[in-house]
Amino acid sequence: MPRDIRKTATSSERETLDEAYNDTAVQILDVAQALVQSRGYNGFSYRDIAERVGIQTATIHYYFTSKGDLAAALVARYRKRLGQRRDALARAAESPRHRLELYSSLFRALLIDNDQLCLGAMLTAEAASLPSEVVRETTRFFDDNVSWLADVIEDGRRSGDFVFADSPFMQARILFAALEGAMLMARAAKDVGMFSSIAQAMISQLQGISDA
Amino acid sequence: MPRDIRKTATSSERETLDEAYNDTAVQILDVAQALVQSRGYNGFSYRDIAERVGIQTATIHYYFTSKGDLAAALVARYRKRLGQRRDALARAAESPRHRLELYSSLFRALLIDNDQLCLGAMLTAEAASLPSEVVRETTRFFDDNVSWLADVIEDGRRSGDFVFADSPFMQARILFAALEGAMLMARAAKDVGMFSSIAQAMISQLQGISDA
DNA sequence: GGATTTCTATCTACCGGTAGATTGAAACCT
DNA sequence: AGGTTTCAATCTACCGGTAGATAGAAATCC
Repeated sequence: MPRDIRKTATSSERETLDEAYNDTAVQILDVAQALVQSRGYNGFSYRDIAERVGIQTATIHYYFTSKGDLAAALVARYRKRLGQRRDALARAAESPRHRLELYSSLFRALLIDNDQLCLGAMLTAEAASLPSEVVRETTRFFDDNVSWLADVIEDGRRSGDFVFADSPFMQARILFAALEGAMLMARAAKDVGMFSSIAQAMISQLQGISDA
Repeated sequence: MPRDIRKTATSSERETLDEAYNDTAVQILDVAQALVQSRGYNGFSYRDIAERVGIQTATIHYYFTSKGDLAAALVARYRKRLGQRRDALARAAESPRHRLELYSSLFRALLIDNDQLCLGAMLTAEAASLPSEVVRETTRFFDDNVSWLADVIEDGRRSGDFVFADSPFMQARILFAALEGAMLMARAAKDVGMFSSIAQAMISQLQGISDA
């Protein structure tokens, strides 16, 4: 049983993110996440993970008692990690618009790297066959993102960069919905440009209709 | 083997849609579709279908040789059916805006009735573990919808109802992406209002920024 | 410091259950 | 009677999960 898992030696970003996991556990999480994002929760087995990591399926159970546990750990980590990236990118960008562009490029990178979708979108689609614990964590993930976007958008309005009707929160929901939907469409069309152009147009629209 | 399947006695809408299927086959398709839209392709089994329809799993194989065949038939029917509904609603609505509202209410109905997502979105998410035949049909489904939306939006621009930058096609992609994403978010939030408000805002935005 | 004990991480072997699929016979229809 | 449809029985492959053993590192004892 995984009583009190301690880390051995991980580096840089991982250091702070996966502090509670040792190297094997991290590898399991990495592989599992890639599998969920490309095939969905019900689209892979413990065997798939074991083969890729080079361990036996029983070893996975040592770290994550059930598949639901594994999924829950996955979303928790994803949420945390994306939060850190949002913070980093907020510091790096000089304008609200630039912040939104960098943010959308996080999602674009998923598509480009491995034809993957957002973990949250994937698990929400399969919500009906998932442990409620996973579903709850997924909902929090959406809330996180919309809140952050609403803040950025409100900043943009204050600074005069953005002009729009409705509330910043509503605009945030709209933008996030469009990004998630655009990822689906880009995967269906096998064309990352589909995502990029939609993302760009959405951000442009925030600045008012006059400019293209 | 299902050589030449003929219908026995179906009614109204089904008559034209499922002309190639008899009653059992239609029931299989209906149940399977509901299952895909709530749990995903990999989230249900032949047993699930058989139990609900009241038949044996072997009977499903009689009509659809493989699970992939079943899924392909599902998307083909979905595509056809949604096409008919779009046509019907285009005749019923007096304005482009109204047409878009009725169109979005088709998706809202899915959420309300059974917490279901769009079949196309579901299958696209799981694309990596699906027969290529199914993926192809799903791509066509997206194209159908975007084309139709682009036509409606262009009509709206011509009549002066809509004002926007970019092309009608781009606006159609944006709107469709937002609708698909909004369905995901609404399911995650367990709040159909989340979908409705996003849909409404998207349609309003087409009319220019001045009005809320 | 050396022997003993405990703990960590992993393995092999296996569990009951279920997946999609096949076959061949029975039932049904007309 | 002959085609159509359904079923019961069965298959092979795999699912997630568990049991028990083991090697090696760490902690404890004397």
